[in-house]
Amino acid sequence: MTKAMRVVRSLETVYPDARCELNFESAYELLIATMLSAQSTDKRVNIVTKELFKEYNTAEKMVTLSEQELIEWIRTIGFFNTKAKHILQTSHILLQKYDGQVPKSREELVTLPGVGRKTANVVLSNAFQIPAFAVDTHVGRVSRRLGLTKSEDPNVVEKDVTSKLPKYLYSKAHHLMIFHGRRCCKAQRPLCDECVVLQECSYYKESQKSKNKKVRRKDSK
DNA sequence: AACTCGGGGCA
DNA sequence: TGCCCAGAGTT
Repeated sequence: MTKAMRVVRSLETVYPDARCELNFESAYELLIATMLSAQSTDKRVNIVTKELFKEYNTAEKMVTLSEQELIEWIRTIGFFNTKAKHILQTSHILLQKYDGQVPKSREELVTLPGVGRKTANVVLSNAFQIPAFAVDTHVGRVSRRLGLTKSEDPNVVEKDVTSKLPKYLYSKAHHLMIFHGRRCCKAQRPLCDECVVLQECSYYKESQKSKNKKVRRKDSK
């Protein structure tokens, strides 16, 4: 049993319902919702997509919207200008190259405008049940504090953590670390008193060691 | 590696 | 007011 597996087992007891919090009913809906969620919150994305997907829940329907019309739909979400453009471009490509379907490989997904490493992995694991470990700011920070990686590069973090996990735990580990990062292992003022993986945490050990010195700010930005 | 895009929520 | 939010693209 690796350290990463022990972490998953412990976090599971605290966040038994950890899961993707975006509302979706198809791979296309999840793809669009995930694109919208970048640097935003799932709660706000769900408010927008609840209405948007009633009319525009496929690539074919989405491209009937003009860029300005789509911007009006998503105006309450940050980066709406770029996101509207990317959503329409991606929808056109889906129609031209993939018969309107969402491709099921990371290589194909990341070629779509507005789809990066993280979005691709979220779609693969949550829409297609393909093992994938998506690294966002929370997952990266939690992984580094626990000592599962030392890298700031999300690609390296992904490699380091997945090398210590069986594939069937990739998605679960991803969701558990996000929940933990948001509710306990926060960027500022982490709630170490309430943490169930404190024994595994190199960040905590360091902060104890240098209690009278300046606490490391590397992961507190 | 370091920018830029960006409105809304919250202290 | 200032800081943060389940990132991606460009230089």
